[in-house]
Amino acid sequence: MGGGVLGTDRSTSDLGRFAEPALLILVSLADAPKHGYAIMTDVNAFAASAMGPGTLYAALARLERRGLIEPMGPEDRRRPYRLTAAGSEALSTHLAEMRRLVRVGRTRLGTADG
Amino acid sequence: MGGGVLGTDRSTSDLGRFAEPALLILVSLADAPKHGYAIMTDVNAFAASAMGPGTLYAALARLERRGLIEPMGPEDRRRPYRLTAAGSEALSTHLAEMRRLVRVGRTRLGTADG
DNA sequence: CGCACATAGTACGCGCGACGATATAGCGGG
DNA sequence: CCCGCTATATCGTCGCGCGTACTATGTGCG
Repeated sequence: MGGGVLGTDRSTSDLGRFAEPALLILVSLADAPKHGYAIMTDVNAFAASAMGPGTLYAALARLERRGLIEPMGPEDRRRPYRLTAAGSEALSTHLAEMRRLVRVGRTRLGTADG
Repeated sequence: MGGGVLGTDRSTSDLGRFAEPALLILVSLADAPKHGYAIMTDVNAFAASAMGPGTLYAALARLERRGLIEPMGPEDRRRPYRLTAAGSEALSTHLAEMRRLVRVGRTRLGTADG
């Protein structure tokens, strides 16, 4: 989407912008504080879609601006971030909502066993 | 976000674009075919955040263009849509991914019991 | 020694898409 | 008769996702 100069042909079974980088970052930091690059590799490990630096660092800046994450002392070339209390609260709230939504969806699809 | 002319002040504990209208629409249609307005009221019932007409009809058009939903015969003033095979497949794929993500997140947060 | 590659972050621009607002129109109630 | 509800469409704006390119340093290799 968006991305780059080319016309982003996007295959059929794609819901559009679906990556939700902010959420993925919060999940990554829920484990332990990490710097940007580590977040990127971590996310690319547990999420299907890869997240480039443009997406990552922009999202980090927004999350910091909103007080959901905060920078720790710069360490060598790294700039580690940690979740704030507001951040982990926001994450758990959203995870709960997602969980409910997934249940509704699976029930309606008949995917849920039972 | 974006929305409107005003400066979108957005409260602190908000992950940004998080509404994912496309997903909510697919979940709504997973139950049974519905026309736009019915989708809107349905979504506003099972999702926390309300979805206005601008968001709804634009998202419907994109979903149709991508072949995830298809229009049925116009009925009175209503234009009902139903999920296509591709649509329900895409939905179930994304629900599965969300489910996995929620599990990872809850485990990392220590929210999960066990 | 120079080249490729991983690590780490910055800078930038394009355009998709979320969202509020607003227009249109039929219909039932007070 | 106008108001509010149903129902859909369209416009303008701007947030932000994302690819890409670039800087900079450390490491292994032929």
